[in-house]
Amino acid sequence: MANYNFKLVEQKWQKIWEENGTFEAVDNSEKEKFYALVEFPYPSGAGMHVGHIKAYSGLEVVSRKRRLQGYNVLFPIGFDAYGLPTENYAIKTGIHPRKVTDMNIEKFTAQLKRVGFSFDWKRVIDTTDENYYKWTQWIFLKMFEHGLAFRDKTLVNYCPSCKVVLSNEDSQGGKCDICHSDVVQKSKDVWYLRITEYADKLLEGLEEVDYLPNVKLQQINWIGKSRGAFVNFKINEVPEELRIYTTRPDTLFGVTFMVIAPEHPLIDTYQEKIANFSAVEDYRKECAKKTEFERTQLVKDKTGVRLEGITAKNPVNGKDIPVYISDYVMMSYGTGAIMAVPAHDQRDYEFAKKFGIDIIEVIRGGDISVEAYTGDGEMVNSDFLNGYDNKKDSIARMIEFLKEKGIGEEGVQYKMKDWAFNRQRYWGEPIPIVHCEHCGLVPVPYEELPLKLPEVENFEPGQDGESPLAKIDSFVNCKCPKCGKDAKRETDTMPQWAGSSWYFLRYIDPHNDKALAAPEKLRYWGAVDWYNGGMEHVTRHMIYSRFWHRFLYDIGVVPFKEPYLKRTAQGLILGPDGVKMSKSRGNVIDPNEVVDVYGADVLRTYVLFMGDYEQAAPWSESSVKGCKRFIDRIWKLQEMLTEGDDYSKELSSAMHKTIKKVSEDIESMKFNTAIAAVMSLLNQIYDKGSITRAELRDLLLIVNPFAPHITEEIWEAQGFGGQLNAAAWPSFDEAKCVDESIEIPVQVNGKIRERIMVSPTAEQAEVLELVHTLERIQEECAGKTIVKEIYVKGRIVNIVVK
RNA sequence: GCGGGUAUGGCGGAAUUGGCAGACGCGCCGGAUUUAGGAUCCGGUAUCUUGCGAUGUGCAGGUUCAAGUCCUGUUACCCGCACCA
Repeated sequence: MANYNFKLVEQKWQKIWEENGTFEAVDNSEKEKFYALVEFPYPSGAGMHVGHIKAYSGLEVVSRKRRLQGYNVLFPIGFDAYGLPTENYAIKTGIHPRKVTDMNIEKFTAQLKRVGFSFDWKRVIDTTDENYYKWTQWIFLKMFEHGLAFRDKTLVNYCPSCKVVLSNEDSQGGKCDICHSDVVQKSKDVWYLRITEYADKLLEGLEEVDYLPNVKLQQINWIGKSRGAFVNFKINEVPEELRIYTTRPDTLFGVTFMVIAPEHPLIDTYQEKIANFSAVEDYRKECAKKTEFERTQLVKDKTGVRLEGITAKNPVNGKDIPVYISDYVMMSYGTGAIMAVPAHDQRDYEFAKKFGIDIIEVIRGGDISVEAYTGDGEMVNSDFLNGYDNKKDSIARMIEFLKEKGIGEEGVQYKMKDWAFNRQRYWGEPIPIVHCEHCGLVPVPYEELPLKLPEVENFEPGQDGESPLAKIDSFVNCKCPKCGKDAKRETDTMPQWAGSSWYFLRYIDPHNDKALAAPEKLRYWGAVDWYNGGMEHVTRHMIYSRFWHRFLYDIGVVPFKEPYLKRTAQGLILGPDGVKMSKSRGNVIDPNEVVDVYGADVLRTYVLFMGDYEQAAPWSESSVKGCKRFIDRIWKLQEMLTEGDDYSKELSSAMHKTIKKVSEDIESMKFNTAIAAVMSLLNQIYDKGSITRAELRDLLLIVNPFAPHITEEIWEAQGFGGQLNAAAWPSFDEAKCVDESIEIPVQVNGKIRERIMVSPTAEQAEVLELVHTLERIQEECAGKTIVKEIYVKGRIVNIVVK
């Protein structure tokens, strides 16, 4: 038999699938639906990465299996094409981003098709297509209408190199996510989306979805809900009260000072009351110079300045306490002011030690001469709380007390902040708002959407973070849609997260020009049944899109609450050197080359076989060859084919077991062991030297999701009828998975001394009887008392002797 | 600091959830085939030991007839978040 020519075969089937629309999803079919979603790629100039292949291969296998099982599968793909790399490339080369994007999408499409992914190519979306971003703008306007999109002047994270305002998410660690230069703080008028209003809904929604536990946890931590209390402290010298947030109202009797953030407005309001205002000013200037990074990352000595001339009163015991400013308190969390309890908070403790402030123990259990005690225990020095357990009763009693006296109340805080929703860049969705001197912020009328991105020559951002759009007079100058007078357009564009926040909805009805998707199609397809992607997207992208989706649900646009019913994540593919792939290290594997040399089926099989799907694993060229051998061995099965519409006696249980194993492992994403099971079966077939038609047929079916090309080819060559993709996934019989007799070990005192063949259904008495006839066991037991005899059915015998 | 994860042969990794540790693959060794190389096929391959046997899942204890798996303590590495009051 001729060697397997993967090049011809793979091309042949890819063409057939495309021409026949084999994998196109059917709207409103009678079949049960299954919506599988993978994170759509950013079409970069570098082309696809093997990481993309692994990310898509998981649900690709699940989707192909589900189709064979009779589901109507929606497995779409698209392109998240707005973003800085394309724009930067355009600036460098002078080629328009539209052109760059189209070229890259073409490249990605060709690569994806070469791998044989069973995407529905009729539903491809491109976030930069005006028919798509029309609806991104539409959702934005709906949010504006409902007060969820607003403008505010605040300090923003600003990247001086990229000249853009960054969200907190994009500037983690004080470094720009894109160019990694230091982020500085800058005051600017920016757009925000009020995601904090949805914090609780986003938390509650997690209860009804099936995400990996660590995915849920990361989202919970990201939202960062904490419960505590707001307490108002009187300031002796001025009428205004100082409001703080604390999670530990039980420790109020231990408050010996207060700290406010350097940016706290109280300082300016009452500067004439502050005796040492110039020293305070100096300290504030010093803090402003520090980047967010220095302020949060380089945690060393506590610094601060006391506000001379200002004292606060502890509301529970009336004691006067000093007020300091220090940069360990952030304006952006809570109220920008804290009550300091040095005995029970390490930061306050360090500050108190440095400034010589009293430390009063209110919870017993630690040694406050050494460090703050943050554990639980009995309350002391706390008046009406004395003797209570701080954890059990004190917090509730204190909150009760605060409410009664009108000095405070229960409160909730979130770490999550509102979403800074704009970029001063060209290659993004224009924000459809008009600034009118008379009417204020006026939305572009819905019927005028899409507000198209104008053609420009020069994509360089303006100085001071001005969008390139600001230079286009024909775009900027317009009439106010409300009063008709001269007005100016918003020139900022949306951040890259915008388009990806609702793309899964567009796949359901990608060509609709009346709505983002038709209601009946939304009802039929419903939520994404299974979403797979990278761990790096489980907070930002997923939280943003859950927020958008929940908003659309609340205003009645979509009929289901949560967008993703199940979420899994694949592990990274590391370079052959065991380190994350990067151009600079030169350890990047190009999937194209793998397809050229070994074929798509080998690439697909390898990325799933290389290790646990959810775990990182290094690339190994020689292991790829192992998968090549596996594929070739499947081809050669045809040489040992014998007639037979049944499984052979010898292979029957192996066939049933393998079908069971592969069926189950695919569902739990244990692709590596599924493939291993097929390899094992293959070894058994080779040992035997023959395979019946029935065996080959079912083997082809279970291998098909992994290696679709070769299995279709053999299916056709051996005349199993029609195309494999129209056949049905084989079933297995639990009863037939069992061997007639199995070998089990016999232990004496936990050490294996013999092995016996028994029927898997044999009872303990029967097995033990057999065991005692064994010479070796008799020797081991001779002269000793049998204490205990254990038989675990089908597993092991252990005899305990003394 | 807080949260999460990982640790098993020369390598990637399995292990029915407490029941034969090392499935499957790679690599390596030997054999067959081949003019040769490659490819392919067959056999072997945790460690120590000539053998009997003993040891072995980061480390130290414990529970159990039985522990990679459970409990206590501990170390290293990876990933998040990070002065969140």
